[in-house]
Amino acid sequence: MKRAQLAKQIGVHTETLRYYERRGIIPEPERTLSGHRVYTQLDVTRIRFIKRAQELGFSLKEIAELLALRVDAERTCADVQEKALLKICMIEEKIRDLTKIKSVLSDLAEMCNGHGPIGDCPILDALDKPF
Amino acid sequence: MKRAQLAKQIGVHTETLRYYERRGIIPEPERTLSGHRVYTQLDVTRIRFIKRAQELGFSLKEIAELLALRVDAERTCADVQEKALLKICMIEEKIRDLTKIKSVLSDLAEMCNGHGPIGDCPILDALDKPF
DNA sequence: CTTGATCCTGTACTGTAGTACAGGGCTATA
DNA sequence: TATAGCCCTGTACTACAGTACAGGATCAAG
Repeated sequence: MKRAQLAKQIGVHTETLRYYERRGIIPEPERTLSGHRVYTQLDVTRIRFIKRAQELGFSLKEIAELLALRVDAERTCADVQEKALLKICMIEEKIRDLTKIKSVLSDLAEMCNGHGPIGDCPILDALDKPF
Repeated sequence: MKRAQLAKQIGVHTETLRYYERRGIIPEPERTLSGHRVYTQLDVTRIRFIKRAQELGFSLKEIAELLALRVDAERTCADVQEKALLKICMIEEKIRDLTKIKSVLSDLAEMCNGHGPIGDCPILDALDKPF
């Protein structure tokens, strides 16, 4: 399988594959005699892993770490679990932040009667002052 | 007041002020005869506005739009309110996404007994497959 | 009046995750 | 066998929000 096929199958840009290779998060594939990359089903699995992990909020750097764990026989499931739990904490924090932001914004939007000149806008006024 | 004072007062890097000026989100300040920028209390207010809006999840581009509304006497409070309500929707969506991600991650973390070799890790296994 | 701090300009770099493109080489199909 | 459509490489560009730095000018304190 070559670049375009792999990319199409997973729904990724062809250049992205080269980018992942450069970043070292997919291994360098075999080549044909003429130098064309040849991908296998293992690569499909790998890139699917990456995309799934991205959807779960892991950065490419973190994904590289997860993948590195896999190779190291010394590592145990606990290492992975730890990273997952940490990520859950980060997500929870983000949710808390967003919830607070939302409530502040909602309060501001409510203060506004929705008409009247821009000069009297309570939202803009509130943004001028620190919390 | 000049760059360093302003920056210090608000807690912003000096270069950030120049960056905002380049982006056109703060007006070009007056200059001394020798060309040094001179800031006023109005700039303090403006940058505080920017920082507050950033905390509420607005990008610099969106902030520029908010600031542009202000100048346009045709605009009403409703324009601002609309942007605020839109941003609230976006935040709500983000929270929903994160909540879903969190629940998936939590499920995965729970499936893992926390010991055992990395080869049997149910988290890593799950990431290989699409949802 | 000197010296260190701050200012000026333009440009380049950071990190994140790609995407685009030029100038060539290979390959599959008509 | 021609040619369209892939593939190769290296490099540059996108967006976002800054940050850093070189090389020179100016300002303030001692």
